[in-house]
Amino acid sequence: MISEQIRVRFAPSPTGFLHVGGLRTALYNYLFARQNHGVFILRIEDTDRSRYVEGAVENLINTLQWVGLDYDEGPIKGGAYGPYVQSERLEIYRKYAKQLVDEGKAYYCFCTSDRLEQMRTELEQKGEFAKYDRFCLKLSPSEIEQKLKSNLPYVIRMKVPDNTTIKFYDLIRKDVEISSELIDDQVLLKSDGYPTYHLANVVDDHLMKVTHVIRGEEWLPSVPKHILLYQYFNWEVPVLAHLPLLLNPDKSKLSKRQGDVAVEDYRAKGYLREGLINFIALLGWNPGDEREIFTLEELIKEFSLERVGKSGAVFNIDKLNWINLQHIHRKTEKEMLPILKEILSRSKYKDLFFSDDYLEKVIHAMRERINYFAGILEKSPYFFEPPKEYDSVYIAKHWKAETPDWLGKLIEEFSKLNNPKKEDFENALNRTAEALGLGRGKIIHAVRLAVSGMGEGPGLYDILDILGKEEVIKRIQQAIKNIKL
RNA sequence: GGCGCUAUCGUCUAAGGGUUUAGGACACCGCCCUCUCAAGGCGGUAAUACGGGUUCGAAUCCCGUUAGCGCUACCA
Repeated sequence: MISEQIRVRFAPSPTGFLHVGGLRTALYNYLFARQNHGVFILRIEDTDRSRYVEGAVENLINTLQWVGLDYDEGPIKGGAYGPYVQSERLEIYRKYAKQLVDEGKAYYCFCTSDRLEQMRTELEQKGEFAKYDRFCLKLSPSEIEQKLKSNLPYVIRMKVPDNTTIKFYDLIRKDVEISSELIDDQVLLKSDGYPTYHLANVVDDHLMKVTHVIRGEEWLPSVPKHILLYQYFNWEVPVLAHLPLLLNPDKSKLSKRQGDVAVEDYRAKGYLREGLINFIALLGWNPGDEREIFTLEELIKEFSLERVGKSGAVFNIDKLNWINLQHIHRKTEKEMLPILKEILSRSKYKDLFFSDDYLEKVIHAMRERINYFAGILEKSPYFFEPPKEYDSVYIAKHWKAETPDWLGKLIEEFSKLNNPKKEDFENALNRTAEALGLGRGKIIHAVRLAVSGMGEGPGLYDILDILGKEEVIKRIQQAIKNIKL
């Protein structure tokens, strides 16, 4: 087709939160659409009523918005080919399922789940492929009519031809072929009137004029069913691209238990959307040269399905942390301020007040020492509350019997300061050390311990500057009182 | 079990038969910087799963084995 507009879709089922694997699928679809000036569709696949989760759709849209993947057509926003929620398209699926029945390409099945289960166990015991035995295909037209009339629950199954090999081309997998003998007479319309994925996705992709189907590898084995359906309807098959899976560190399919899998989790920890997107993009794709840090705009320019790999990729949190830090490097304190505030508002410090100016200084001091913003609370709680305890290893190393006396002298010097800045603290400390005939280090470490309770963190004078004279003196006095050798 | 997909450093990956003593990044280790911890700079360890072919030549092509994963639902 000449200059056909590219249309792709991200079609999640609303069963909870957006999974990082889902984000990757959404991202690749988005990049491909934007790069080709195409359309990015969001379609909600909620055809399993038993798995419906309240608020999941809103959450999904919200999360997509947060990472910056805006869709062109979809729920709320609408579009020319809606509705974009499958539960609102039931009549459409019913119509097409009926059409296949009328044309002899599908048939009613009245088998109970008990019978199906029994049939399967028997076949499995014999070591055979547990395929539907086509019991209901043998029903006569009058039998079918009678059963329908008596309101027996039924499903519609597709009739899969025998002895055919289904071949197809996948942009990523290349040529794949599967024998039809291994394909079950798949249920298309369930007894509750909802379609299964297979019917719904084929009908919708065609009706929504989707040109490229980019989705996870778990769908690869069911492609033949879809190809058959396209043939039955006499529709053109979209271009297929099946993405490799995302894996846990132990190479099993990425799941809860082995870390966070919801995009929400990363947002809550204070990862930058730029960092997450950049990292996710590199799981299965690379630009072909040695660049690694990309913005969304750069990804749109560089991305190509041809450079997507075939093998599964482990979600490696260390690499995410590093990439996120690279994006932190590129931001100003002011830009990052809202993220820290958001995290504080959900922390145990939520009722305390900190000025923007104060928080920006904290960000400045900590930005090289964190990988995500919750790290500021984890690594430097002393910016939000006085130390409750003091690191014992650091005490052993840097707190001498004479330390309280030295710090007493230091407090005297600090007290004389008027609205001190970083350099003033530094000069005062130097004077004290000199007067006591000590190396500065002896005092510096003790003061760090006194004000922060820890043995690591930003430069001491930065900490003092941020905390301010009054607080510093108070904390040193507290430490002298509390630290016992 | 059957079918399918996949297989380069621990991890993400480059190398599309000869330019490869297999390159980069994260992680790890060492050194430098330094008031601590980071960041940064410099350096190092580390891989073509195995076995057969094809070819003058294979990480690259073919076959087999093995392993991992996926699918095998009135779930998506």
